[in-house]
Amino acid sequence: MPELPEVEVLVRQLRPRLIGKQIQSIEVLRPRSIRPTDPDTLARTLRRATFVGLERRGKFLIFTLRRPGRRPSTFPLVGHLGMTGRMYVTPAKFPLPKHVPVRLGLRGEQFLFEDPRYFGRLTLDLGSLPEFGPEPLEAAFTAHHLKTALARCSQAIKVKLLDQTLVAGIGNIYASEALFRARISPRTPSRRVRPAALVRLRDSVVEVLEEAILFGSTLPLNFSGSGATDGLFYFGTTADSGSGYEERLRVYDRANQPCVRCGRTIRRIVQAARSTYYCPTCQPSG
DNA sequence: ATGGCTGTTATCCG
DNA sequence: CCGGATAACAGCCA
Repeated sequence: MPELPEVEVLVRQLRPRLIGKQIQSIEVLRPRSIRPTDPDTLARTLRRATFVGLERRGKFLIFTLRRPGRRPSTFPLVGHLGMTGRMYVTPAKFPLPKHVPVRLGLRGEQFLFEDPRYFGRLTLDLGSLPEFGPEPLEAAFTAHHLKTALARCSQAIKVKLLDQTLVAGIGNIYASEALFRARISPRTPSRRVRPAALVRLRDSVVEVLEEAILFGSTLPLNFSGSGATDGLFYFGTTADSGSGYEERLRVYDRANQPCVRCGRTIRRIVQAARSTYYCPTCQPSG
């Protein structure tokens, strides 16, 4: 569920369920998922620690824990969901799902990190945090920043949007969506994107992410189960309104369907081994 | 059922 | 350094 909006919604859901809770037990079922921390170190460090904070940085989750009587009293735990990671709190007796790299026992509850593809991570190692560009929903993310950062970059703008050092948190879906709204061809070399288009791009990125967070916030997400609303809200539909998320995505996964703006056919291309969707008419190359 | 697709990103090449 | 390809892994869909 990994782009910025999904992580933001998760963090908001998790915060009230974790803050103040003490970790009683630690089980690492999949050591690779906590690398480079080793299971013994994780267990020693987390036992009897209490969650005191949770923040999002790009697509990363930064948990803060406190251990009284030890120094430093407060320390971070870094999480990333990869492609299929989920995190949730359930009653302690909840049956353990199939792919759970880490289980943290709380009092009467458990915190589960489930991750079928094991691309995600939960680690004590801060070196796992990459260099980050500005947060797209904060003031530092401006058209001017894009202009400066892209001035000498020949890489296609779609590919560059996935670069977390340019701006933190955009993934494959919202990259296509933002470019569609800004009417910029995904193939445009970054340095060739006009200043006016960069202004539209900045605005489109903010809009797309904010709308997604807003939408995700309205969903009764069931993080402890499976199904359309289990936290993967890209394609889920709201039970009541009938306004599904699919309708909110204007180009992503819509190859060969009519463009919602002009009616011509949406195309799928592959850039840097990832699918890109766009409307050749609304997002012309020239 | 086999093969091709998938939300991420580290790492290894040229 | 830059950019492209691949690997890490499992599930789902046609």
